Amino acid sequence: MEMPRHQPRPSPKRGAVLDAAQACFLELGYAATSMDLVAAGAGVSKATIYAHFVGKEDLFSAVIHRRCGGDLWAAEAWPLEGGARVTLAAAATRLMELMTAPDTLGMYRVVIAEAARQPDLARAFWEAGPGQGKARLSAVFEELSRRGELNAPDPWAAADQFAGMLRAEIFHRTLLGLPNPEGRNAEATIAAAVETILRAYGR
Amino acid sequence: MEMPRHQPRPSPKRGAVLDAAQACFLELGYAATSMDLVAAGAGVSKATIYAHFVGKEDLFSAVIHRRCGGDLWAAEAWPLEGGARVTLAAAATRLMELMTAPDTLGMYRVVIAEAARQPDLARAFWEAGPGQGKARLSAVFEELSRRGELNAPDPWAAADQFAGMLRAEIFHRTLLGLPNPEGRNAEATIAAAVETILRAYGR
DNA sequence: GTCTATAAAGCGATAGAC
DNA sequence: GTCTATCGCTTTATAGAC
Repeated sequence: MEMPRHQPRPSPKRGAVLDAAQACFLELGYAATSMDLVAAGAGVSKATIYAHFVGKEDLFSAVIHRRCGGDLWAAEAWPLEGGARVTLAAAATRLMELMTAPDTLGMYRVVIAEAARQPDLARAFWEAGPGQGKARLSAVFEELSRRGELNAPDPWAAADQFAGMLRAEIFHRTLLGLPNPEGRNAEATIAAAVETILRAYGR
Repeated sequence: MEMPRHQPRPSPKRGAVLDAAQACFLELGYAATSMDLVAAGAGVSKATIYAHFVGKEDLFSAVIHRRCGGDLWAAEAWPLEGGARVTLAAAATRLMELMTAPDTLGMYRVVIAEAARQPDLARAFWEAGPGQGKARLSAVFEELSRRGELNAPDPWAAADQFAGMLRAEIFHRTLLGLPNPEGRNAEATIAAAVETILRAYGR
């Protein structure tokens, strides 16, 4: 059963508030973002914010849901032609770009921090972001198996491993604001992950 | 060069403050933790906290360093005997337990949230936590290669992939407070990761 | 709906007695 | 070192005019 959702007409001021709030929340985090800052960023008064949103939590929730409402990580077609090596490398590159985009990292940070207090936000984020990515990747493995390029009886598990190898140390260090380990980079991580998958699931 | 580190004598009140602060920070996050709350939790007055710590940031830093200072993730001997399959499975099980312990997850959440504002904490956390785990795991791969059980010319990369596969969807969903995907669990993830490593790097 | 001005509360940090 | 009491500031949220 779906809630009516109180669909608010998109007013220009409301949009400006949401834009400013998103910029603040993703860069500074929830707590460090003040309503004054959002008001200044949007070029409106604080009272205007409260005319559109119940309070700070509601504003935060609206920002996350708007950003996660659609298909955060995918929309465009994923590569499904060519051999396994080429296809996997292309998918990995795309996934890596999405994961390490500043907005995505900001979203990760703020949602992880606030997940305990607003669990529905965590779900919305996962389903719009990483969940979509995983679904696309599973489809890639399924198709490659169907075509006989790979032998992956459990496409979900194979995609999970592939995504996990991409999201390993380099990603976690980036999430923490730390530099890459010496002599390591994303390209090498992608290449190594592709080779490992091919050795484990290749024909 | 090591700093003198201003080693403070462990007074009972000081310990109580650190314990209470850790509980608050890991459960509520940095911003939502107030000095009043810590004082109440420790059964002391706020002034006592300020007698031992410069301020809130210093208290937070002390909590993180104390929790990470020792050998959060390692100390005890890691399995280095037996075949590759057994050794890897044991290491993975140990790693998974450490990663998904409530305290570890709380630490992850709070450090990720505060990393932008206190970069030295992120570094301290990484080096005492995940970094230790990675180092131990690299040593395992190195030893297995040396003994001819595996063929992993780049132990760091292999360990990175192994850890990444363990820290895949299930771990990230746990970090976000979401339940496991249907029909999936940590044991199966471990088993699958071991098999993939053996196929990719086995003799 | 939007503004200016202000209320009400919570916060980190300190003063001063003991 | 530890306490009680309080300062000064920031924050969320609201009143009331337009």
